[in-house]
Amino acid sequence: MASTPRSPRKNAVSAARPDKVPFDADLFLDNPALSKHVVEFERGEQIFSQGDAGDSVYYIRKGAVKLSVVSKQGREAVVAILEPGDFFGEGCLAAQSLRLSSATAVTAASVLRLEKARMVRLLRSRRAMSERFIAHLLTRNMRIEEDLVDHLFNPSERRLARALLLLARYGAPEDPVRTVPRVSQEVLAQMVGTTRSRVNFFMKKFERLGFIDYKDGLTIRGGLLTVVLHEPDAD
Amino acid sequence: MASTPRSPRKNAVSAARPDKVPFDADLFLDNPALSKHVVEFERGEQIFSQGDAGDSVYYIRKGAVKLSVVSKQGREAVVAILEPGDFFGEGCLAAQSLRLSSATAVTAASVLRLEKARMVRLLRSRRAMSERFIAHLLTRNMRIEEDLVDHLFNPSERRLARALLLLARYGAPEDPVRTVPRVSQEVLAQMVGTTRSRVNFFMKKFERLGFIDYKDGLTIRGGLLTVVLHEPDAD
DNA sequence: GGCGCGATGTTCAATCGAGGACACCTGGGC
DNA sequence: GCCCAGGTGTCCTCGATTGAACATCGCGCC
Repeated sequence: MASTPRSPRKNAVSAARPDKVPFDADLFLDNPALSKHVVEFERGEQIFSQGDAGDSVYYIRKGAVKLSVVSKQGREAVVAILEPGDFFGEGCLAAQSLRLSSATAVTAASVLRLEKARMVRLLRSRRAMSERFIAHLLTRNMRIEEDLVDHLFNPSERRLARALLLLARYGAPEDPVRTVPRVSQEVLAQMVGTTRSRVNFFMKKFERLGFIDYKDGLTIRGGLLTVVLHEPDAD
Repeated sequence: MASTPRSPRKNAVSAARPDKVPFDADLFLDNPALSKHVVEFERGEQIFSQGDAGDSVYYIRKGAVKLSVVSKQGREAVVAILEPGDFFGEGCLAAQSLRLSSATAVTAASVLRLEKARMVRLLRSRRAMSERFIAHLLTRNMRIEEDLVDHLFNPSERRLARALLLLARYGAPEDPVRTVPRVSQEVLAQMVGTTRSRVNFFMKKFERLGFIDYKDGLTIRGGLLTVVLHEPDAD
């Protein structure tokens, strides 16, 4: 009947963040006094997995963390890539006790792990804390909403372009040209929400057009790539 | 070059909400003292438009409000449908001063309009307020994230089924069968993120299968429709 | 009753994107 | 140097969706 046979695909969403709330380095959370709550992760290490029971909120001090979701069919999607100053795992503050996504360190990372109760206390006692948290949530909301809209309106080529741009801007200034660590096409596909073969196709195209450059690492000419976003169709 | 010719389509996203933070009717915002900030809207009336300069946050007391986005090509997407107890327009609290979506009353609605400054003050002075707001943001986050994942993993048929289910549960109990006001296929298409012809196709199918019923209004047999969600493939 | 109009059924050709399959590189171990 | 594993460059097919067009229908209004 309703069965639309679908086979394993690797799927996914967003990339890095666009503009973010100014990162006040002196937020209470960066205070060394909290060092006993710091947990270190190596590149690739899992911080928590989808389905785990979880009752802690995390705060990134250093490194990058990726949130991903796996469908019952084993398709995987990257829901977000977070950086220092971001929180994650906040879901446990609201109802649900099960993590609905997995968190993985994308680079070596140093995160603060705050038990739900402590987090709640912090939110109550430190005004700066709750304001910061609200700011974080607002930014996140915007970002996710953008991703959603992106998916509704844009074809995969444009989405890939956007993902690359966001990646490039990743925690850094807006240089028109930027070189990033290098991400496998597989992962790009998961972020963009399409298949690797599709990504490969467009990457080559972008390369041919001089929008990107595979010279050790990946060089992104934001200035040019942006064209793809504003061209015929669009967001 | 990159041009993927696309013509106007009506596109969109989510529906009503799944489970929400318990609605404490006595939240300060429901206090009659704030009545001077109440604004009434008729069904279909615009509360604000995408692109407007806006510096107020809204809080719904009665009725339902829809948030939608229009692409440069004129495609439209419904990003969320909100109900009493929800906030919207919070974007202005963070950076941006321009509204990135339009808000429209879906039914006659009574909303509280709080100027940014006042909202900030409230968040600071009333603990219950900030906690409630955080709760709201968390719920919203979850919801949007779900929508996003839904789009990444599910084909339109399943998305439509989900949208209908959410619509049915809309602010109400979990009756296995529920009749809702009636939404045009056009709007459904905008919520699901596909075309009307597709929606029509599946609606008929669902009807044929007895999952829904077009008897004045729209009757949704959640119990049955849920099957579509958990069937072969899935979220 | 007749008209207009928005919402609905229905169809259809054209296209986009998913999924797979392969061969090819390249950097590491060994 | 040899072999393996993971990441890439390509191709090709098939099914899902789109976008348009058209015939109906249901209703309110004149």
